[in-house]
Amino acid sequence: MEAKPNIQDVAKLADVSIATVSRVINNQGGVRRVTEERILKAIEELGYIRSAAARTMKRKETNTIGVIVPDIKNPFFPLVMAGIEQKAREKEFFTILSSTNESPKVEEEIVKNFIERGVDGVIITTANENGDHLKLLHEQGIPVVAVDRSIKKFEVDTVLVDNKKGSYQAVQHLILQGHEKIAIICGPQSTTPGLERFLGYKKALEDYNIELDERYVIHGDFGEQSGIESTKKLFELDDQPTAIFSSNNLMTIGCMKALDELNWKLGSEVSFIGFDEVDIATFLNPKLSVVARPMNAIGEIAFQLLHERISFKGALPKREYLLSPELKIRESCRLASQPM
Amino acid sequence: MEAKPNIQDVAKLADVSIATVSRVINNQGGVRRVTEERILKAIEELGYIRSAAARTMKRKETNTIGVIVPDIKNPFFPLVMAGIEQKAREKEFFTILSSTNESPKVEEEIVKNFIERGVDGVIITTANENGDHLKLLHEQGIPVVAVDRSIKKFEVDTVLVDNKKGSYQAVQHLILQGHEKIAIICGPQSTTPGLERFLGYKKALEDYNIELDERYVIHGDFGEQSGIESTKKLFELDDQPTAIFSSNNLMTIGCMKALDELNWKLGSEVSFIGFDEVDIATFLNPKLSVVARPMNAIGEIAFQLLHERISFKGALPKREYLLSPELKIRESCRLASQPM
DNA sequence: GTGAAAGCGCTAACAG
DNA sequence: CTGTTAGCGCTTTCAC
Repeated sequence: MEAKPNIQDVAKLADVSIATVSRVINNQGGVRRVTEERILKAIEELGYIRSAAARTMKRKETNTIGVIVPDIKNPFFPLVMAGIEQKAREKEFFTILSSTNESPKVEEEIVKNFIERGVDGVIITTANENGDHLKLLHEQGIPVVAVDRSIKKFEVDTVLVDNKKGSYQAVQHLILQGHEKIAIICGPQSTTPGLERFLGYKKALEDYNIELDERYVIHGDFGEQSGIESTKKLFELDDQPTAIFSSNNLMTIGCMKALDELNWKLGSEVSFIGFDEVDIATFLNPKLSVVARPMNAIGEIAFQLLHERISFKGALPKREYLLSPELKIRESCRLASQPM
Repeated sequence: MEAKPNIQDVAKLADVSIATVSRVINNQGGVRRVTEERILKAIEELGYIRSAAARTMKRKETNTIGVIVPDIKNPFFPLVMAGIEQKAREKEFFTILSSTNESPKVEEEIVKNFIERGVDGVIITTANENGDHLKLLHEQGIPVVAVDRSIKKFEVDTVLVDNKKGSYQAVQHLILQGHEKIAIICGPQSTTPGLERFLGYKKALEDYNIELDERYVIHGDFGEQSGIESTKKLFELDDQPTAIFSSNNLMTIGCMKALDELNWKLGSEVSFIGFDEVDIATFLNPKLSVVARPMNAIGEIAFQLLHERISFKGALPKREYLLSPELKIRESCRLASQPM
């Protein structure tokens, strides 16, 4: 376990100067074939690997982007992440990922750490859309792309899914099936997705002249547990809804667990649509209808935008991608009039 | 968007030397109260953040660990990752994550990159248990902890789940229900989990004097698609098995999809147990029995082991944790004799 | 308590 | 083609 070899050691062994070694390890050309081979051999022999730290100090760039997500356990994010990584690897960029557990405080630490490490850019689904804690990034001129949740305080490129449209379509579908008592399990109204999905719900009801009934609007927190609790509240209502719209994947799962526990019959007694695809959707009976998002594409586009900013340096206008979600009709929405 | 401030700028503004600034940002004490406050104010004003690169060059440590997983889309890994991150944060360590897509080549790149960046240690579920490509880590004396899959070439701390025991128990349960025609959908036999889960299956059959029937041993690759295909092969057999054991979560999902498509009735026509918990388990009818692993604990222990190595530096013996999986009996295994 | 100065390992100008 | 050299921003002796 000898000391790590450095460029000096390589130069000495290959009997050249460190400048020549540097040329070789950076593929800059202009080195005689034999010399290069001698150096390569020395590198191999020593097991030399260049220090990113030293390199970064000179170059002021790391070829690394940071990705910040609120909850790595939510399957949505690994899928987005996969899209990001794939594109990043193509451009020879490296990705580092951290999860905030929805804590703005942790998020701030992570941001600071990313800056310390000199990331060239960051892709973030923030735990605090206000964005105060991102001031640092902005000050340092580090490009940021917001995914899934926008950032109020600063102008940053954004890739969102049309949440409002998605939930509108879902609720519209329910209405066209004859439902009027349609409940929504909301996400936090302080987040873009939480708010917009509620707005889509509201708009659909308005367009079809159905009065919004506050009892049918339950506030969850995007977690599985709150899906369970929300569903129970709905069940306990004197005037139960005939359909439920859940604002995200985890709450959908919670909702299904509650339905099962309460013996509230999916499809026949209560129709359902959820935002976001879930693994369980096609295994339930009836199969779940959902609003699906193109996770992989979201990640790819996010990296694309970020990469353009990193490369161009110059002023680019703020770009905003709005991807369309897809309503997947399966079996969990029955005609309201249908006999039970 | 001015240039990033450095320690010089801070020193100048606070009218002290850079040495004093350094003392303050590292909380080394020995600085007069007023001086310190002046410096802190300057830091605040400038929005100064110290460069990790420069720091690393001196200190030779990064307080960062690298985590390498084969497939971030497999829900097992985010869960393990969550355990790692949690413990790491407690010790003020930072975590960087990369996914190899099961490619040893990509894995090697990642390893090299991690070394370049000077990670203090790495936690890895390798795509190639042989471990040749980890030679570099070994040479540089960087501590490694293997998770879920061991590494042949070098002695490294390892945290595994007792795969053999888990699958033994699963198959035993099937046998005790009266099944004799028990099929297994294997994972790659080149991986520890793939092999051991097969060995547990084999052992159980032996112990109960059931001859192993090659037709019932199907080779999958741990992916969902191969779960589908394997199940179809089983279905097409003249002498269909009465029970199936699936070696991992994704293949379980594939298997369920195939069962549904083939209209092969789970529970009544064919019993089932899968290795690893899956979201869909409790939503299927009948509910799926599974062998569950403690993902969060795996991550926590892995970090623990790694951290000890990083701190102690001295020689520690190779440690090997073997966690017990838990057989969760639900409803997908019926008595073989039971009328259909 | 504080400052001056010596590098850490590398890249990039400049010289030859 | 190849070598010399000046930093990059920081930590850490060693003085004072």
